[in-house]
Amino acid sequence: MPDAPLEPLGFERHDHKHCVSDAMATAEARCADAGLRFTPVRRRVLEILLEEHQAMGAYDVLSRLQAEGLGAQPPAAYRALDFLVANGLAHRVERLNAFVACAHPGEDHIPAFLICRDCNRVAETVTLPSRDVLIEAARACDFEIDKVLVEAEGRCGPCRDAPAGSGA
Amino acid sequence: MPDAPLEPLGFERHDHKHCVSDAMATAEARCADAGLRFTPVRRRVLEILLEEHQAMGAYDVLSRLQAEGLGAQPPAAYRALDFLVANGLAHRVERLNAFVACAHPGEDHIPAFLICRDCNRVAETVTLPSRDVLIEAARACDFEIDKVLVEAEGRCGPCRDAPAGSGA
DNA sequence: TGTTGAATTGTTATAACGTATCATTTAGGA
DNA sequence: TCCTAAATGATACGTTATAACAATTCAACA
Ligand SMILES: [Zn+2]
Ligand SMILES: [Zn+2]
Ligand SMILES: [Zn+2]
Ligand SMILES: [Zn+2]
Repeated sequence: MPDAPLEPLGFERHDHKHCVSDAMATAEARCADAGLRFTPVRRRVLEILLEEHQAMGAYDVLSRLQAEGLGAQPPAAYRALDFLVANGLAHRVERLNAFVACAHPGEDHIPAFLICRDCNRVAETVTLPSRDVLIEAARACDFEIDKVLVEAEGRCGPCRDAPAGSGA
Repeated sequence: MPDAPLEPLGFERHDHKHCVSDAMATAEARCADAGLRFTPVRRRVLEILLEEHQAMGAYDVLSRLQAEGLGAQPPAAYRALDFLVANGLAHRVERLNAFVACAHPGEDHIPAFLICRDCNRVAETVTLPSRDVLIEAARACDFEIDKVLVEAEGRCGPCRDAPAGSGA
């Protein structure tokens, strides 16, 4: 978790075609390195997320897959998305029940999102922000923060001690 | 958003009956001050959240309401929960699609949650944490963090400039 | 090269979460 | 008392997500 430089994306214009192909190449390489199977559906789902360059619901992704004959039912989309999230190629944006391609694949980071409440566009910043860092990231991309949400997931003491499930 | 002292709750034993009645009294006072209508359903939903002292799904809350004849359909629960969230008496935990009574009502704060991935219990910390503060909060209640999520909601430049909706 | 076990995908069905809409009731001010 | 806005009741529906099991594909290995 390095204190990396800020690179908010998602509210800026950029060389999009280049950004898609670069990210796909990186993903390809990462999967090869890690011995992961970057199958056609998974590849295509990441590409869709990159092309849209915004958070997409699983059913939005599914429609695209269906249109291309790559899978017809919800599990196809969820499985591919889960693979991408599990392997650091995409993130789930809880606030929107949606998914977005990771803007910093390969960098070990904690995602932080700036989510526009009107257009639902999402910018990803690169590090767990202190208040100042988050505010600075928002300023840098002309984003006005209304509300911040921090959610840490893990295990409490009782659950680490006990066989899983006995705490609930 | 003051840098308030840490008070993680939710993984600790405490005088629960007292904590419920205190919180209800605080809520009562806050609603009176603000001219809000703290109706029976709203009151009871907050009480349920406080009694459970953990995050509850809207349908869990609804079952309780139904058992008590206080509302039979989903909107009854969602309306009460939305009221509590809007007025700082509860929070929505996006990660769980669930709701939890605020541990610090009246203090203007940004909620940060420690969510156990096994038992789904939730501890609320009191301030937007820098990395160190969050880690310290977790240590203080014997919570092992796997994953942190930061979500900032607001408006991007284009959406502030344009009539709402034109950005989506 | 044929076997085999694990991972992936196909398919059906259903669970869980959330909201739009409109009718009805309630509370509080003119 | 009458009027209005807020809150609630009720129906129906939309969206998001997963369980379960069958079929297929893939890579490792005998
Ligand atoms: Zn990322
Ligand atoms: Zn709170
Ligand atoms: Zn636990
Ligand atoms: Zn916007």
